This record gives sequence, structure tokens and C-alpha cells, in this order.
Amino acid sequence: MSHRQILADWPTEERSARAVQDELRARVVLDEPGPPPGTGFVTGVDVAYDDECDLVAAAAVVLDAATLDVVEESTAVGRISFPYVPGLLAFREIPTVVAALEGLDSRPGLVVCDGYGLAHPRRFGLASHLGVLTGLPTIGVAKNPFTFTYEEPAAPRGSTAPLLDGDEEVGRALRTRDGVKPVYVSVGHRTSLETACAHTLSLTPNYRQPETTRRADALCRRALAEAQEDATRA
DNA sequence: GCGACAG
DNA sequence: ATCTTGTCGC
Repeated sequence: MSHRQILADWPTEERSARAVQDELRARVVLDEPGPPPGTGFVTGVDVAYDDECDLVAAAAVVLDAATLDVVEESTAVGRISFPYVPGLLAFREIPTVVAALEGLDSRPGLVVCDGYGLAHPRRFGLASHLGVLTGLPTIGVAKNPFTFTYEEPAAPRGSTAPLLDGDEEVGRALRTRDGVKPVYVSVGHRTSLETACAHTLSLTPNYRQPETTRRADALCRRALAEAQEDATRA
């Protein structure tokens, strides 16, 4: 789906946004293992906002999965399409993220999102939604446990604990640095939870957050700053 | 009804 | 997400 098609019928109200999630959820593919970690490309996406200027900037950064070297970068700037509502984050982030992905010449490979996929009140978070719209394999790696619960994983990097919604495992708390707060991994589209965790570990040789997210975060902030300058000047 | 709540 | 300096520690 193109950026324009997506924006053409983008919901404005919370009620219709939730209805979209309930409908699209059936299209999530959960029975594919996903691309093996350490080979091909891995792409990070992230978004930065300026609510005052009504500006949103997204970045997509393609990394070589084996070396974590940057292969290609893309940014897109737009208007804010939805307020932040817990559970409806995708409606705020996706239009500009898709535009940034469309700017790439490379095939993105696995897309790593800053947020959740299956770990979502209606089992259709940002990573699930982006996966269904693009057809790409996606995973979600969040910095906070949202409304979910978990037992503290053991201290060493690589330790995990189930991320639970009641008694249902919706993701995993994964320790990416010894003794540091874990990240919260969930499946998006066309990937298994095991694959998602393996990718997350291979993307965190030095920091808590995946290299994909760190690169995309830095890039979208830069893009937002430039857009703010342009807006101020005009 | 009240509080909590990915980014 | 964003507002924001110095500072403790490897």
C-alpha cells in the first residue's frame, strides 16, 4: 500500500480506529519463522514529533544484518494524523513511516519497530499494522511494558521472561545488557517470537536498544529539526 | 467512576 | 514523544 492510499481513508476517531484494528487483525501472518538473524538486511523505523508546528518526521535506516553497517537511509516529513492514544499508536506513526519506507531503493528485509506488535490490547500493535500494510516481516521492540506483566529475567544478557496479558504470553521481556532493564519484544507480521528475540539480540552488541532503532531515532530527530527550520523560515 | 497506559 | 545540566561510573 502506498502512502497516499493509506492517508486517503485514515480514521479520525478512536472508535473507527479500533474498528480498523479489529478488521485488519485477521490478516496478520503468525505461522512463518521469519528471516534468519545475521543475514540480509534489517531496517529500523522511528518517528519524532513537534505538536506545536504539527510536524512529524519519520526515518527508515537499512542495516546489513551481519555487520550492522548502514546500507541506506530515508526520511519523510508530514502532518500529525492522529493524537497519541494508548493502543492506537499506529495511527499516529504509520503514514509517515510508510512514506519513509517508500523512499528506500533497498528491500528492507525485517522491519524493527519501536513499540509493540502482538502485545497489544486487541493483539494488533504498531508492528502488526505496519506488517499487514506493507507485507514485510516486522517485529516490535518496546522500551516499556505497557499494561503487561512479567517476572524479572535473570541478570545476564539473553535472559528472557514471558510478557503476559493475564495468562497469555504476548511477547517476551528480553535482557539485552547484563543487569539492565529488559526490552519488550513481540511478534509483528510473518515472524516467530524466537526469531524476533534472536534478531533483537544480534542487534544489541553494545546498547540496550537495537541498533536499528538507535539509528532511526537519531535520523528522524535530525529530519524533524530540518523541517522545523524550514517551517520557521517560511 | 478512577487510574494506568507503546510513542 | 517532549521539556532539559550536570553528573556518576565503566
